[in-house]
Amino acid sequence: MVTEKKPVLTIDPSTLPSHFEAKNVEERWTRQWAEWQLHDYADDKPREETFVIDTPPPTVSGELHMGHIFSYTQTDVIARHQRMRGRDVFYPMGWDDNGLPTERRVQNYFHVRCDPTLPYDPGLSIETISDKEKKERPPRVVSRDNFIELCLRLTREDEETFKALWNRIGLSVDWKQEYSTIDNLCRRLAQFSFIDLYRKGHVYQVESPTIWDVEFQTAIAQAEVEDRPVPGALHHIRFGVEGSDETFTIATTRPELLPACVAVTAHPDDERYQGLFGKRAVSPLFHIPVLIFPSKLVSREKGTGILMICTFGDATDVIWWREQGLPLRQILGLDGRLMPVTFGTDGWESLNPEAANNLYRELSGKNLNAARKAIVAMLRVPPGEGQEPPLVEEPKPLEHAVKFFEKGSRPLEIIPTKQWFVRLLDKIDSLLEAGDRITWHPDFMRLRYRDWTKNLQIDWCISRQRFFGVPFPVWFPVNAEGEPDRTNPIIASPDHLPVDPMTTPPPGFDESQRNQPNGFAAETDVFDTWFTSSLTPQICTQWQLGAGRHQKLFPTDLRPQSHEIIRTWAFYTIVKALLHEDAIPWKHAAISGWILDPDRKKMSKTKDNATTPMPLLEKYGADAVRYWTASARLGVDTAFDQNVFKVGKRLVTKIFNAGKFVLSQTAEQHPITNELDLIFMRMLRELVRRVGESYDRFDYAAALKETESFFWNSFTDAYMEMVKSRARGKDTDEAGRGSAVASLRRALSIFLRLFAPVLPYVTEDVWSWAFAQETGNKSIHRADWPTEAEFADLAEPPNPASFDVAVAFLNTINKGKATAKMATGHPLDLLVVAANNATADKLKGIITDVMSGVRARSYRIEENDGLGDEEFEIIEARFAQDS
RNA sequence: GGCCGGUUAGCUCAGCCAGGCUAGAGCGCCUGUCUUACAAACAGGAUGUCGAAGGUUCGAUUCCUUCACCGGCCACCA
Repeated sequence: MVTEKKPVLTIDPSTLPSHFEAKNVEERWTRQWAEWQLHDYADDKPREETFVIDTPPPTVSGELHMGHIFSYTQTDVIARHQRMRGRDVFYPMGWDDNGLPTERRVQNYFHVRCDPTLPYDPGLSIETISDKEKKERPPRVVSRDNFIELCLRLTREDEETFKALWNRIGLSVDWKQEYSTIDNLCRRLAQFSFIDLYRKGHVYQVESPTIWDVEFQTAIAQAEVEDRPVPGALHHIRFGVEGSDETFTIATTRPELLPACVAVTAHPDDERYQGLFGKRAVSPLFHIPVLIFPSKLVSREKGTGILMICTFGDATDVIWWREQGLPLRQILGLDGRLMPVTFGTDGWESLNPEAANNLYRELSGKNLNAARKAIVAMLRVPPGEGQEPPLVEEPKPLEHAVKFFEKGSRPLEIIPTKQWFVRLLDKIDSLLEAGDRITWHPDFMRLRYRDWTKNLQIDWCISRQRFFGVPFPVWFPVNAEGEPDRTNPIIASPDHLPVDPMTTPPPGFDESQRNQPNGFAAETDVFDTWFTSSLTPQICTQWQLGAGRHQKLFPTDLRPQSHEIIRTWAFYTIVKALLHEDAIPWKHAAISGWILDPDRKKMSKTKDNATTPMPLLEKYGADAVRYWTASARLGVDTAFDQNVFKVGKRLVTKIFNAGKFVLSQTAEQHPITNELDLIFMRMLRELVRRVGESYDRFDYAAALKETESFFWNSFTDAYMEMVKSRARGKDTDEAGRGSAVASLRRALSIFLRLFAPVLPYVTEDVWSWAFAQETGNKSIHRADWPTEAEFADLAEPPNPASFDVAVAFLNTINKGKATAKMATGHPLDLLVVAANNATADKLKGIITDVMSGVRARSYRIEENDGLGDEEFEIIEARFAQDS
C-alpha cells in the first residue's frame, strides 16, 4: 500500500478555518459529492468487489422521523466503509408509494375517488382545491391510471423532501438507482412475478373463509394481523335441546353471531355433556336446531366447557366447519353490517321461523356492535311467562386479545370470499433452510424468522379489494350466459407488462367485448403491497430487463431492515427468491433496533412521540447525529438521548482542531525514526487491525468506540502532548522534528479515514486541506481503508510497552499539579521523580518527549526499587516563576 | 403457554461468546486551570452488594440452574 509519496504540503495555518461550521460544510460537500458522482455505482468491478445493498424503500406518505435517520444512517456507515475498502457499492433508494396510506392521502389531497372501470383520460387536469370547496363539491371520479398519476404527482413532492433530508444526513446513495414501487418497472416486475408463480403452480385462487377487514373492505394476509387487547364480555346463554326440556349454557364473547350458529360442541370426555352428543341443540331467539358433537379441540376449563360454533367467530370455527361439513350461515356482510336473511328458507332452518324473522328484522343492517347490544337486550327477555331469560347472568367484563389489521381500527372478521393465494404451507422446510443460509445480524433475529415460518397457518393471500395498487394481469372469459368463468383465467403475456386489465382487453379480444356474453371480464383485485415490495432485490437488479445486471448483482449482499417487519418484508422477500430462482435474496440481513422515547416506548409517528430530525441536525450537525446512530449496535433498541449528540459534536470539534494543529506544522517528506513515534505507530497499527475486524462483522459501533477512545486518550491527550514541542523543533534535531511531524500526519490521516464512515463531513473537510492533494484521492470517501500494510515501512520499536509507562508518568505529574492547584501546562524548572529500575529504564528512549509532555525544563530520575512497576513518586517539583 | 433480548455508577451504555489485574467509558456532579489545536477545552476527584438465589471452580459481572422484573416475538384467546 505504501507507494511513491507525492510532495508533502505545508499548510499556512492562517488559511485554515477557525471553526467547524457544520451547516456550511455539509452543504458544500453534499454539492461537491454530487458533482463528483462520488457515490455512483460504476459497474467496473467483478462481483466479489461489488457490494449490493437492498435498501428499504420508506413509505412516502408523511414525515421522516428519528427512527428513519437511525436505521438508514447505520446502513450508510456500512456502505461508506465498503466503498473505502475498494468495493463498487450499489446503494439505491426506493420509495414505497404503493398502498393504502398513499391512496388515502391522495383522495383527500386532490378530493378524488378512483373508479377502476373508467378509461384513462390523458388530458385530465386536477388542480388542488381549498378545504371549503372540498366540502361543497363531491369528489371527482377518475380512472385508475389517472389516479396513479396523481399518486406519483403528490409522492414526488414528498420524495424531494425526503431526498433533501437523506442528503443532509449524508446518505451516500446513488441517486441514479432511484425507484418507486408504483413506477412502471415495479408494476411490471410484480406482474411478471405473479405470472411466473402462476406458471410454476404456486398460485391458486379459491373461495374460502378469509381474514377480512370490514373497514377497508379487503382481504388481508396472516402477516398483517396483530393482536390488540380490547375490553369484551363473556355472555352465558342458555340453549335448549330438541325434543326435551333439557338445557345447557354456553359461554361466548360474540353473542351477535347467535343467528349464524351452526353447531354446538364440547370435549368428548366431559362428563357434564355426555348425554348431549348426537342430539340437536336449539338456539334461543332464533330456534335454530344444530348438531351437538364432541371435539377434542374444546377445553373443558374455558367458559362452560360447551360452546356454539358460528359462521365464523374465529379460526377454530372454520376448522369445525370444514371437518364436520357444517352449514354456512353468513349473516355478516363485507361492510361489517348484518345482511338480511330469512329464516325458514333453504339453509336457514328454524323451529320457529316467524319468531326468528321478527327478531332478525331488527338486527339486519346493524353493525356488529349495535347488533351485539340488540341481541343482548333480546336475550334478557324471558321467552314466556314464568320462564327464565336465555341470558343466564349479566355479561362478565373481560379483556381479551382480538385480531386487527395492523393498519385498521376495527376487529377482523372471517368471511368467505374469493381470493388469490401463494402456496406456502408445503414449503415451510425450504423456507426455514433458506433463512439459515442467510447471516443475520445479530444472529438471534434469525429466530424471529424461524418462529414465524414454523407457525404459518395460512397460505399467502395476495389479493386485495382495493383500487390503488398493482392490478392482477388477469382476465376471465365470460360465457354465453354472461357469467365470468373464474376457473379458466386468461393470464397476460410477460411481454406486455405492465398491463391494467381494467382498461386493456386480453389478447384476442376487443374492448367492446368487456363484460359481454362470450367476451371477457377483468380481475378487479390488486396485489398486496408486499407482493411488490418483496421484489426489491429483483427491482434493484432489474430482473427480466437486462439479464447481465441481475445475474451479476443477485443475490445482493445486504438487506437492512427493522425487526417488526421480519415476518412480512424479510419473509416475503425470501419467499420470492426461493420460488422464482431457488435462491436466497441476500447474504446478510442487518436488523436495526428501535428508537425508544424516554419512557422506553417505541418512537413512531402513529404513537405521536416521534421527534423530527431537522432541528437536531441544525443544532448538532449531521456528523453528531450520525455519531449517535453509529453508537448503537445492530438489533439493539436505543433510548433517544440528546447527550449522545453533544458527545458527537464534541468529537467533531476535536477532530477539526487536532487536524488544524497537525497540518499547521512545517512538513516535508521525512522518515519516522524517533522511538516514541514508532511506539505510537505500533499501537495505531493494532487499532487499525481491530477496527477493520469490527467493520468486517458490521460492528461499526465497536469500531467507532475503539477509534474514538484511542484517538482521544492516546492520541490527543497523551501522544500529541508529548510530541508537540518536538514537532515545533524545540530541543530536538531536524530528524526528531521531521519524524514527529511525519508521524502526526500519518496518524491524522489514519484517524480521519477510520472515522470517515461515521463522520463523513468533518473528515472530508480536514482531508481536503492537504491529504486530498497529497494522496491524489480528492475525497476521503474514495481513499484507501487503512490496513496494517500502511505500516510496513516502519521499524519495530525496541520498547513497545513504554507508552503506558509514559502515560502513567503524565498522570502522576498532572495529578501533582492539580493537587498543588497549578495549571497542567505550568512549566517546571526542575522535576525530581523516583521510580524502580525497570520503569525508569522503559522511559529512557523517550524521556525527552515525556518530560516535554509535563513541561519540565530539567529533571532527574532517582532509583527506588520499593516502588511498583509504572509507579512514580514526585520527590521535588519546582514550578517556574514565569509562565 | 413456548421462545428471544435486556437487567452493570444518578443517566446512556461497553465488558460476558474463549472465567482471573483494585469492574470501565461518556454524560451529569465536585475541585482546579483561559496552557500559542481545542473553555465546544484541559487536569484531577467522588460514585457500583455487576437484578436475586443456588451451583460449577482455587477464583464468577462473565459458565450452568431456578426465580423476579422490563421489552419483544410466536401461539392460545368459548
